[in-house]
Parts: sequence; C-alpha cells; structure tokens
Amino acid sequence: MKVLVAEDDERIAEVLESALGRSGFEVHWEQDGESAWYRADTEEFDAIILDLGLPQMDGLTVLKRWRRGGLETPVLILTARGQWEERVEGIEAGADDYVVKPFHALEIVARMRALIRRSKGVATPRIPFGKYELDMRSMQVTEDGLPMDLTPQEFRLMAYLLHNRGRTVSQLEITEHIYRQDFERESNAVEVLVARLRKRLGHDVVKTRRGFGYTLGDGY
Amino acid sequence: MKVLVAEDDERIAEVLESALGRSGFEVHWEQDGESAWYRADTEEFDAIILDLGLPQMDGLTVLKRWRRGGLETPVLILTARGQWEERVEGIEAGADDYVVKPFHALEIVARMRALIRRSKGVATPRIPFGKYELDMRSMQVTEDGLPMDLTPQEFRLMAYLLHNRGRTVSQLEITEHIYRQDFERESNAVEVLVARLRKRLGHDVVKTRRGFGYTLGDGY
DNA sequence: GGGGTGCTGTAAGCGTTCTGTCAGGTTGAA
DNA sequence: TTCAACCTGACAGAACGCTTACAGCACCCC
Repeated sequence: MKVLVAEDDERIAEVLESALGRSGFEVHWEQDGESAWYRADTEEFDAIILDLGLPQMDGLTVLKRWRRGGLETPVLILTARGQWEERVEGIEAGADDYVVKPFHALEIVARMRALIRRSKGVATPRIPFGKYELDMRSMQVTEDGLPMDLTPQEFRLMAYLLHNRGRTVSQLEITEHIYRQDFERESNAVEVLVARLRKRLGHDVVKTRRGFGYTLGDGY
Repeated sequence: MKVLVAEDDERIAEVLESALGRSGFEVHWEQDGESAWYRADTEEFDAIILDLGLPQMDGLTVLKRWRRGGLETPVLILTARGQWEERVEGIEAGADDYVVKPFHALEIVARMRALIRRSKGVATPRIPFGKYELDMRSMQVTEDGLPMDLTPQEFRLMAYLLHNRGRTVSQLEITEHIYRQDFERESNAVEVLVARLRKRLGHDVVKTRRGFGYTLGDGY
C-alpha cells in the first residue's frame, strides 16, 4: 500500500513514516502543498495523509484541486486541536476522515487501513506471489500456505519489492523506503539484506539488474 | 434475521437500516435506551446493534441489564472514536463485538453475519480455543471445562488476542486496547503481562514474532 | 483501622536475535 | 584485462523480549 504524506513538520512526518512503514505501508513524503498536489496528480497512491497547514499551497486548496481534477484517492486530513471549522471545511472539500493533532501513530495506521479497505471495496490485503503470499494485516508471508518467518527488515524489503513488482527498484530507492531518513548512503546494507531475503526465498526470486537495481522475478 | 438497532442519530440509523435491509435483515429501530431495553427484553432478536450514547438509559446500562436478565442475543456496540474505555467497558459488560464510528455500513453487515453465525453455532457467545474456552459474559476462561482464574488484565489480553486470532498484534496495539490512553509507552508492562498469561496457558500458546508482536497459536 | 492478600506496573539484568559493517571474493560490462 | 558493482560470511553492537524481584495500591476481613 502506497501512501503519500503531505506534512511540513519533519518530526511528525518521521513519526508517521516509521509507524506506517512498520505496518507495511510504503510511505512517500512531500513537504509542501504544491509538491504534494503535483505528486498525487501524477502518481497513483492508495491513500493520502494531508496536513492542512502546508507552505506554498495550503492543504484545503490542495484537496479541492485534487477533487476538482477527479482524484478519488481517500484523503485523511490532520488538523490542529480545536480548529474544528477546518475539519468541517475539510470534509466538505472532500476529505474522507480526519485526525486531530496530537495523535497516536497507531490510530493513523488503523484509519489508513480502514480508508483503503473502504475505497477498494473489501479488497484483500494479501498479495499473492507464486507459491508465496504476503499478508499485510498479519504481517506474514506464507509459502504454500505455511507461515515463514521473515525478520522485520526482510519483510519490509519483500513488501516493497512486491508492491513494485515488475519494476526495477534501485538501491537508493530501497534505502529511502525502508531505512531511517538519516541512514548512511554508502553502506552496503541493502545488498546484505537482499542476500538474506534470497536465502529465504531462493536465489532467483530477486533478480539483480547490475547498475540499476533489483526486480522481483516475473517467473511467477 | 431480525436485528434491533438502538441508535438515536437518525442519519446513522437510516444508513444501517438500508444496508442491513438490502442484505436481507429485518431491521427494527429504537431511539432511546429504555425502549431498546424493553424491546429486546420482550421480543426475540437475532442480534442487536447498540449505540453507547443513548438518551434515557445509557447503552452500557442497557447492555448490563440485558445480560443480568439472562439475554444472550449477540450485541455489537457502536462507540465514538477514541472512546476506548467505552469499548473495554462494553466488552466487559457483555458485548460481543464493537465498531468505531464512523464506520462503513457494509462492515456492519459483515460483522452482523459473523456474530449471528457464531451465536447460532454455539449457544452462548463463548469463544473456544483448543481445550480452553473464553466466555465474554462471565469473564471466565475454562480449561477442559474447569474454570481457571485469570486476573482482569490477563483476561483482557487473552480476549484481545482471541478476537484477533491468527493475526499478529503489536505491543503498541495491545497497549492501546487494554491500557489507559496516557499509558507510558516505554514500559515493558505488556511483556510482563504476556509472561503472566503464558504461565497460565502454557508457554507456547502465545507465540512471539520478534519485531512484530504476538500471535495466538494456530495449533488449535 | 490494621494487617493480609492479590494485582499490576517498574526496573534491572540477561540471553537471543537482528542487522549494519567490514574484508575479501565474484561477476559482468566495456 | 580492468574496474566498478555486487555477493558473501564473519563479527559485534544494538535492539528486543524474557525473567525476576519489588513496591504501590486496592480490596477484604476481622
């Protein structure tokens, strides 16, 4: 599940990214209204978390422009405590849910799940992949129906690759998605992690495209 | 299938009525606690949807009176977001399930079906689990039919795990469901509690998934 | 009201598992 | 052949969860 977080406060964004990331979401982050608008207008997300107080273009405007442009992605807005007119306006502008700051990260996760589930009908949070199946809800991967134990980091990598099946994702991209923001770029942690995942899934499941990145085998 | 909806908000009631009606349920609607209580006390329903914030007699009181009077109809409670104490209290008062507002009508339908199926299969809303059985009404767990003593907190944990059987629930999630809202996050209370529950049920009943959380064994 | 009893969160110490680092080997493209 | 990109196994620090002891608290019974 791919989520866009439009939030200028770095601290909040990090909290969200870590909580959502841990729960198997793939988080993309934009810091100002205009970038956020452009991003969701050109790329497909499963849900959007939108702070109303954004620089460049304020959240409400962004939301209205999205809706006017036909964007149907569910949007959860973040509002400051007490600003309830904002909430009303937000809902009227097309928000699907709102959460008041300060919030518990897990609440956001739960609401994201609910929003996405609702928007997809009763979509299964399971992604099949050959004899494997990745279940976001229980955070488990099964092989031929039997649960296999992946470590948290391995699970995140697999989830990310699976979400981008068929595409080649670069090491940098992986780093940005499953590691903390300040993570050392020169490290070979991703390579090691890939090796570990391969040890579990079989070597050929993850294909290396030298110089570009990795792809999840299409053999499935 | 005959369902009683106890809800004072007319808008919500209508949504429920239409969704349930379309799914083949027969919906009866009461707007205040006292009428709802009387109705279910004198008429037989297959399930009840109960809003906790009712005029005349508050939902929790209604529920407790029903249960004290021996009513065994499954009850799904509706609570406002964030009112998690309500949920805990509701479950303890004998609710079989709960849904947080705002909700998706179809979700209610699905849960109704599940509740009714469960209640017809097993006469009482007891959740069997291997040689154990958890009874929400009496707040008791039996082992091979013999009552075993769990402390309130242990019972809540077990109930929560059992409600989420097969899923891995994180420590954070557990914290949010069985502790006060302002509970210290850094504490290891959950770990200690799990250890205590294990001492009662046997060590392998609750499985640890390092980095993810806990799962109730599927071996049952 | 005083003492006992059981419940529950805190804290510290310990073992296990995870994961990034490093060094050295392998691969593949030019 | 050369070189960067990538792989691999060993290792050590960090993170995580378990256990135990303890103290505060509520409750109960005399």
